[in-house]
Amino acid sequence: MSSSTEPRRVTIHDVARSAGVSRQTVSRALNDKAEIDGSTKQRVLDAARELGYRPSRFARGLVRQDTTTVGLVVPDLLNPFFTEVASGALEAARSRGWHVVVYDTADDLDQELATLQVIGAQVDAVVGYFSRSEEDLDRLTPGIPVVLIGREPRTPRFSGIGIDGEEGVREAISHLVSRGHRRIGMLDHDRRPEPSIRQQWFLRAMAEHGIPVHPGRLTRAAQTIDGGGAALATLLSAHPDVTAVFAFNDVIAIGALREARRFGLRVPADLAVVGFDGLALGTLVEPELTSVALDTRSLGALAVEEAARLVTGAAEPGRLIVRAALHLRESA
Amino acid sequence: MSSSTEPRRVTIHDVARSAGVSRQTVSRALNDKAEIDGSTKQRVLDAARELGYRPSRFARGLVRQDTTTVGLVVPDLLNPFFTEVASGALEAARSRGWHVVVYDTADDLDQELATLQVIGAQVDAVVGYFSRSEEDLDRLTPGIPVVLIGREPRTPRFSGIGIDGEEGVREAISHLVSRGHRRIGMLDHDRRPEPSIRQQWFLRAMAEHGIPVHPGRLTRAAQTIDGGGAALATLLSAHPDVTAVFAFNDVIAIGALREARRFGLRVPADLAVVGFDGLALGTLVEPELTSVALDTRSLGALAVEEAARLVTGAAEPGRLIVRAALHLRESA
DNA sequence: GGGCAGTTCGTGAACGTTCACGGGAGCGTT
DNA sequence: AACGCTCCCGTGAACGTTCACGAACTGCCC
Repeated sequence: MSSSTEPRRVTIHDVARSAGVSRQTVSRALNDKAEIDGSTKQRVLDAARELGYRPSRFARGLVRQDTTTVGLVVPDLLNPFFTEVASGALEAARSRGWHVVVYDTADDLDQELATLQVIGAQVDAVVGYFSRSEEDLDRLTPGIPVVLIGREPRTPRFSGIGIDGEEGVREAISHLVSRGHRRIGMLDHDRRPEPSIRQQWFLRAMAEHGIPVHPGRLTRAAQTIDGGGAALATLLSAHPDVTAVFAFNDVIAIGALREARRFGLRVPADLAVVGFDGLALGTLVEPELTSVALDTRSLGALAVEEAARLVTGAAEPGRLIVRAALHLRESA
Repeated sequence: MSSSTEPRRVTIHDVARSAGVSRQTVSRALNDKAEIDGSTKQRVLDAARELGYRPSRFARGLVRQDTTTVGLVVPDLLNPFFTEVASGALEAARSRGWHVVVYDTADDLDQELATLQVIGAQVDAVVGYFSRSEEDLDRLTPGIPVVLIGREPRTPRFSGIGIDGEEGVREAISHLVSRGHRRIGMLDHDRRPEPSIRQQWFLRAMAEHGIPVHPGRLTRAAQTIDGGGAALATLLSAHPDVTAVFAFNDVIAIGALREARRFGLRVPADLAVVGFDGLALGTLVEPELTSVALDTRSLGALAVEEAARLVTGAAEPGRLIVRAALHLRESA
């Protein structure tokens, strides 16, 4: 009966018995503590290696509460924007000695739900992009600090890292207008029924120049390169007179760039393109992308730092703002 | 003295006392178990919310050993190659219900060391890219399953996910030769003193065509876009007669592409460029990059699956191979 | 030889949760 | 009224580690 049972975990007791010492001595040896003789320490270490001993991170974490772990949730790690945000978050976490568990929800509401259900039991704080309502989020993350990126929380339950691109968009439109553009379209995102705040900035900036915007020049695009291309094709087929487009983000803009090339349009001569985000990727395409840029990496870093403030109880949930500014390159 | 002491953690006991029940009943309420009355369950839930109770993941993990966590180590998450690998690893982990802790070592040996030192206490298995010797790795990850990606382990201590690009490179060179190219250069990496295995594949393929390769046509490049550009500039200044280049990877190749453009060279008419990896990024540049492609995402996925085999004890450390094949696009 | 300091080691307790088991209350059946 | 069943709920133990404390031993000095 005792012959071949479950391969039970090898514990600190086993090592102690094997080395002929007590738990505490084993603990001392493994953690480089004082109050232990050199030879016994070596004996314990040998025994541990011999048995393949590996301390339980749960038991250890239970008694000494040092390590903190933050969960980072992104809709799509392959989207370079989120990659940059993640990179910033990782760096900020590292400098704090924090660990980061990353979850890619594949832009899927169900997977986001599944993630939220399991994440609570794994991390000390949550940071990232969510599509669900604040009520849902609150219900699914009981008591855990949550920092929403790129989204202004309505309740003081959450912290938020917001983006203020109004001035940057104004710069961009002013630039386009100064170059003689008047028929300017926009490729908005298509994730929500209502228009994005960036579209509002766009319309406001256009209004300041007294330029009316035909509603048909506002198109929606899926947040992929292909989506941007398809949206530009739609826009141009309905409004061939457009001479410039402002895109919801760089990914869409780059798709538009590629589609314009396939159309035989020269950029920026025939069509000017302005993106949003200022991704590093924008400098790799031909022509290089003009964009209302923000510091994407600090977006992730700020989120982690805000999370740190929340877990230490140093502050109540608050709002931080990252400003965007026009980065002029070749495409406009 | 008891007025304002440490903000001691609120435990399941506190909730139990507040709700007038026992620990076990609280546990039942929180974990949606049976054997509990609806009204008391609600009362417990209210009390828990009231007190801001949050179960300790350590205590929970200690008693029921279900959750597994794998550590993913990459040199640079902003490098799209590693992003794709990470994405594949995340997906494989998700389908297993595993959690992934991501570490970016910033291509720095010291940070890699620091990561290895803390990672052992945090994860059940380690997967990723390492620069240190196998002896160092073994010493720093006592008893933990480790899967090395893109590197063939020499000892049976580690599993490895290797890359076999020999046939793919042969295809690429055959293609170039069939297009009349004979003076072909290579932009190798510069991370190690010795030439890469990909360079050996390159030389072997060239030899099969009976084409000698002038050693000066083998240049080294830093693994960035700029590094690729600089390396091409070096190569061309010394050997302006080169008509085609094979790059260690796509990042370097894309840098070369951009540099060629700046030189006023038309690609592929004046200079053909072939990369390695087959990144999605390669289809965004102009002209689209021809590359010896491999399934980068499955690289990460396979690593996680191998890790799963190791932690369950279902298998000894082994070697898996991912094959690369030529993806013909515009740049060659 | 007693006192004292320093070094090395072991024992109970604690961390916070879940599991296994047992027990009481309520209700229906015979 | 005794029995059995179902539904709730609580108590001891266990998970594996570290912390606080005390004890044993050694060597030294007076």
